[in-house]
Amino acid sequence: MRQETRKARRKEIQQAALALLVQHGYAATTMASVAKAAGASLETLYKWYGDKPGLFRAMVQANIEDLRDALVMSTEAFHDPLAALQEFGPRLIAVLTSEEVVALNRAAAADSSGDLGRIIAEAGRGSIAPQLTDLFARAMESDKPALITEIYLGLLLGDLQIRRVIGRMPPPDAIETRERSDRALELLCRLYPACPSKPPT
Amino acid sequence: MRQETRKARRKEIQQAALALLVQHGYAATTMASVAKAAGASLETLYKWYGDKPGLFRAMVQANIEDLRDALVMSTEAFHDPLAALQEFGPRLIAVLTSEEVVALNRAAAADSSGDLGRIIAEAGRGSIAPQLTDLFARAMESDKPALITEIYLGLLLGDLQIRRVIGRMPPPDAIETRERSDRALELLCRLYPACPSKPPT
DNA sequence: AGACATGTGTAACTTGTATTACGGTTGCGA
DNA sequence: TCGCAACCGTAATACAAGTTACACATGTCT
Repeated sequence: MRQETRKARRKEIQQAALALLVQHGYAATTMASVAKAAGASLETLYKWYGDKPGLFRAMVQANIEDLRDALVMSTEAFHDPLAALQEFGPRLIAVLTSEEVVALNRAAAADSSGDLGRIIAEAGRGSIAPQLTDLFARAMESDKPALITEIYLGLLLGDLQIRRVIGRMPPPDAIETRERSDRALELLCRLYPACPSKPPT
Repeated sequence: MRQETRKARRKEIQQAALALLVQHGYAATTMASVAKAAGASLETLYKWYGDKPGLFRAMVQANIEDLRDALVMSTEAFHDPLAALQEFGPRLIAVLTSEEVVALNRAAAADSSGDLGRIIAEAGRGSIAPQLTDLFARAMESDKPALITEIYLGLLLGDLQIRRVIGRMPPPDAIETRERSDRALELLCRLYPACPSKPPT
């Protein structure tokens, strides 16, 4: 099998694993069910991934990276911080409360090795927060931009994620998502009047 | 066995189950291990709780109620909202990031029936949020007190809970906890100047 | 004290699933 | 086209854990 085909095949398998994870959870997603769904053999699964945790490690890694890429702020957006946040906020809420991310978080919660949690945290907060901090650092001089990021995320997300993960909430719809984002932005502007409306330096 | 003894026995069993849950997680906590740790028999476990989910349902219920009771605001505190929040904030952070609550949340995340999540949400947010909303309603007239509660909780907790649950953070220490609480309160006061310092009506 | 309900400790029983093994097939390189 | 390595589909293996059954102990009630 060519390198290229193999890569595509890995992706297919991991997609199948994610779909099953979303639908049935980690414990109920068996290696056999992944093999069947992906039209792959158990032998291949074990040869490629070693064991079940290995498969899910690779799956989480790949999927979380895709999601992260979907959350990169365009460089031009950087020049209009307010607009950037207006567009970014709802997207971040949507992604972090999506069935996929919720399923990944649940898997991480059940993973005693902590590997999945580490992967999610690194590709998630670890890559999103710096972007925001950069943005705030440019938009309003100093004042500990990292702290502003922290506050903004708190206002934006609240306890949405944990509530989603323990299953006590459907994902917020588009309207609620936008309201939440707008509210967070407005409150942030009240707290930091220099706020993102400030023109870039 | 007398009613009283029986009640105590149930508590012992549930405590043992919680300890194992904290230490090993839901999947790795076997009925046999609970029986052994509690010095109870498997037969009793099944007679009293029906099955494994039943045991954990009862356990979560009981423990979450204990925790909720520990978070009740004294009525006199209601008359000095600022002081009440200064005292309540750190306590809330400590409880919600404690190993116990994190373990309970993880169990809920793994529970596909959603029962555990429902129990936690009801006894948790369902009983805490109204208290806060009451407080805010008295301390600063109207302005949608429920919204203020939402904002306060977001500022206070941020994404602490989800990070704890996916295992990427140790519980915050006393100092960090207090700083967080103070910061949340200060920001809230900036957003709502009528704030909790306002004397009771 | 004696009978009995309630528990304990342990040993089956059953089922589900991770993991391994194997025969048939297919696609790639010579 | 031929040989081979990789892969598929399925069956076999091994084991862990939920659940049930049983023999013995213990505390309760008459």
